[in-house]
Amino acid sequence: MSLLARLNPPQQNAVTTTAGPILVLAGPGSGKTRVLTHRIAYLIRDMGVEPWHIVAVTFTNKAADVMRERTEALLGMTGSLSGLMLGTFHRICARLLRMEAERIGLNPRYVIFDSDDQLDVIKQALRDLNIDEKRNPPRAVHAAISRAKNELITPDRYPIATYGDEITARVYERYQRLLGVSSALDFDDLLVRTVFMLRDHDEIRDRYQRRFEYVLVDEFQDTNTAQYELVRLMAGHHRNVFVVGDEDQSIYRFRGADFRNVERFRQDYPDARVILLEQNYRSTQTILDAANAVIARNRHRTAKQLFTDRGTGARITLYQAYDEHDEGNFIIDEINRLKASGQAKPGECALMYRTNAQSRALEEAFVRRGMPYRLVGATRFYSRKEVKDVLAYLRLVQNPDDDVSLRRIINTPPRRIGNTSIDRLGGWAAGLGVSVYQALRLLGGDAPPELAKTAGAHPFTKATVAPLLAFYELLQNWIEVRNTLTPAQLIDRILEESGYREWLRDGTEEAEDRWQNVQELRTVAGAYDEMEIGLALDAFLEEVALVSDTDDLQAGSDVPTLLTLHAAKGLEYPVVFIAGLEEGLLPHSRSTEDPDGMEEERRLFYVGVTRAADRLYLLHTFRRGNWGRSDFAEPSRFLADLPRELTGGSTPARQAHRAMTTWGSEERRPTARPAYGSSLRFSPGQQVVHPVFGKGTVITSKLVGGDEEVSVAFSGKGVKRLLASIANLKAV
DNA sequence: TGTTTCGACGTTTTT
DNA sequence: CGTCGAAACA
Repeated sequence: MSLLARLNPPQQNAVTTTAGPILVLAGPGSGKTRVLTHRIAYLIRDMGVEPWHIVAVTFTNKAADVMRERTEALLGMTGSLSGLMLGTFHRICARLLRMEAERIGLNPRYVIFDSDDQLDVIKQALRDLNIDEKRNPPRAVHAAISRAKNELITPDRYPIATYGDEITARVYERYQRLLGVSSALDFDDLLVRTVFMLRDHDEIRDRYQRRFEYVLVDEFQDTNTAQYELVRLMAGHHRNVFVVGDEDQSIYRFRGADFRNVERFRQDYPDARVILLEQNYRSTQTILDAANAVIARNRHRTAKQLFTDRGTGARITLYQAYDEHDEGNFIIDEINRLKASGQAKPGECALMYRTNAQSRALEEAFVRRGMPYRLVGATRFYSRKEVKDVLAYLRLVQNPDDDVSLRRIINTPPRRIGNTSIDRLGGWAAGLGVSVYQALRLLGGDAPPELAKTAGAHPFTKATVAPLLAFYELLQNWIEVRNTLTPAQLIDRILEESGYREWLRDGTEEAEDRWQNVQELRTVAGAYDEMEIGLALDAFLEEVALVSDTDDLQAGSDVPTLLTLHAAKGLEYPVVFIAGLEEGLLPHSRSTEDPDGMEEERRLFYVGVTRAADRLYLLHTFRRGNWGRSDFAEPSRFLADLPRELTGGSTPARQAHRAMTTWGSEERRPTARPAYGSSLRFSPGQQVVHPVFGKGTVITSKLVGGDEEVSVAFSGKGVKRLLASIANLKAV
């Protein structure tokens, strides 16, 4: 069988041109995953390249899994890719650093700090430096530091133009020091340290540059400076670097990604072959036309013309819901209707939104209507308190210098170690320039002689020393057995001996929920039972630190998927609903002042639109509840860019706008609302009169539990929800 | 030292 | 609305 049979000419080109730098500009749905998998298979099967000599970078771990699976299928056997380095930038870096740790003076037991841990460290640094948290929000300071890291700027080189920069530079310095004491790396460090490792260590660089004969990078438009540099270094010897990207789908600017890296690639590799993939195999022409119309308004892009031979397809549906609950209900009705008419299964539907906060109301609708769904991201399992606690114990056993984990659990469950003791202990350790664990060792008389010599007397009373030493003993016992137990066994032991289980299960229902989560974590850890015991804990913790939201997206059950537009990148669904197309939400208010930010919002919308294969629904609300309050919502400016013939003849934004401005007056007409097949007495736009509230306009009307619930906007009285059977509503 | 309550505050998107 | 931190209490 030829690998090339199912590829079009440009795709074949991208697969078989193996030598030298190659840039593939791939529009949405143009088969780039197919090109990547076929290329790897081609290299191995037809070119005889050892998998060991190939490195492939994907955007999510999920994408990596898919790629491995499909490539193995092409090669016709599992395990045929052993040695292939395949994963996200972060995971690949974590692995390289683990392997080379000793050579670059890094503790091989290093832990990876997640965002919460990172914020804790920032706060600690601010406290250490006596900097006011109110005036310098930890999140903002962290963002500035992260930006610097993505640009490969070290603390000593941090450019200072303002007083704020001065502060950032000092916190940055302190932050790195604290991470160092804890033998911890944050997400950015994984990239930065790897770049510096390859840059500064000739032997290591040579070794990897020779090894990596072929370098492949997916989603290249979302690389940042550090990642770009990493690619350059990895491919430095053989120069067989193959990158795939689409400037129009660059949506991670906030993370330092810069789609101009695509342009930079062309400059840095003037001999690069450029291959365009413009044929779309996913969407109907209607959807592509909408997508083209939306993205064409961006100025910083190279124009592409996407085409498909899939035919026109269904029109795009626009719906103005009354509020976010109505939005959810409409979507559910529509999913049910598609299912009943055999047009789409629930599992083929996806519901996308800009912010995670939006999922709450939508979920509520699903729960109320008894419709199952799958939620990607949001309140993630690994951010639960109890899960983080257990992980903190494990991390501490793996790397006792991890101060963040130690502080987290030193008094959880309560062990008579209060804040004053912890602060004093921390201060003492900081004064000695060591981790809290090292300070505890000193207290227990176990410290290395050179440390014991320089340290003076400890600052504790007898009453506080005892609980500290008790905790130290506990920890010490686990450290001694860590290489004889599987991660799951270690969890069991910790849960018992720390008293955490007993403390957590206090008999309440909520506590049992939490205990379930702990048990689930234990189950996840169970996957490492078979691994060599010395490596298992490490691997487990790394896995947990680098899981991404889309990774737990297991297909299978036939239920709709709820996810953010960011999480939707790279995925496709026959039916796509995009909710919350409103000013301030999409585009988001945080981006509207900045032209580059606005272009990115538009790309985000573009990504959402192009996920749809057959049907696209665009929704916005009349009023939206934002934390507590409910405000009037203005339709997104992006809606105005959709050609009217794609949306059932009406110009959506103008119509929506008219609806907005004349709401409550007699001119109000509903936006394109598909037939509900209802026997409702009232319909949107209708004028009614109520004995108490007076004259009003119907906004929505729907069946709720057999009764008709009508939302009416009364002039001067606001919007009321009424039950038709109870309220004495009359049509005018 | 631990627990509770109140007020201020904020939210984009993610590895 | 929810989390988080500080103050107020037991």
